[in-house]
Amino acid sequence: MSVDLELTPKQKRGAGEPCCEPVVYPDVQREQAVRMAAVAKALGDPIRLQLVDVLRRHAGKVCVCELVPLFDVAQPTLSHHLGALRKAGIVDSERRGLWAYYYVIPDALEELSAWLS
Amino acid sequence: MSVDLELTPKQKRGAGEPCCEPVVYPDVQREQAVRMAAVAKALGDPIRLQLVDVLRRHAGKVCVCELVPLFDVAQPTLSHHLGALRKAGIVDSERRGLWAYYYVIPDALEELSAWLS
DNA sequence: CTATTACATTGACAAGCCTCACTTCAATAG
DNA sequence: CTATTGAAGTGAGGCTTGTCAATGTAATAG
Repeated sequence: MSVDLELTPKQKRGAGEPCCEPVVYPDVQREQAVRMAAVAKALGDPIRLQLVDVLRRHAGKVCVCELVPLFDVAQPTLSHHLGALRKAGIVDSERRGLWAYYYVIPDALEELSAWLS
Repeated sequence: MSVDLELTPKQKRGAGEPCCEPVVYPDVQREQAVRMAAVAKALGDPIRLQLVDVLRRHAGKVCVCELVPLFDVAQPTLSHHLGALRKAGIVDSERRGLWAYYYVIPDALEELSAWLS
């Protein structure tokens, strides 16, 4: 579990002095981090992550009532999770008559995916 | 914001019958989803995401005291976030004397990254 | 030893989240 | 029309988070 590190030695400072020279890596991506964190947060639940997984392969082919039996939660809870994914801009839905068809918005995961690579 | 969907038409069922034939995509990856969701959850905060970003490029070169001024939170809060990342298995730390050096655990993000691609 | 720095931990509080029971709305079957 | 079903919304519970102030621990400088 250990990793070979090139440690940069530090020295203790006198009274009142700051700890060390900050390795300033400024908020080159403050807003980017906020966007990606919001997506990651939405994926931070097993049910929502599996929902996205199913929807990526079945866009437009599944209605919510087909998703319910896949999980051990009640329908309102699933609806809540789908709402969270929609709010995060990861999925959207289209209503046809009685049924609502969910699909993953293309490119919604791209920024996070690129950063992780 | 719309997507061309191939909708599979549904029909309403009679009383007592289930809504539709479930497109069974069973928990081929129940535990996998739990693992990936835990990682995503840990990244679901802008500060933690930026921490990982900095640590990926500065493994072993930054102590905590250098990280604190990069964010608008107090030191205990940052310590808390680092603890959350460590608990999620994304980072680990090595202590040398007075300083703690954090680094991203290799492959910690790989499963999630692969799934997102 | 004493003072100071670096970091972790604890406790407390507000805010947010997950879940369900209940309600509301739309649409179809009969 | 009425009854029934799929789906979304609302509200309340209980748990988890994010944050800070205060405290604790370890190590170093003098």
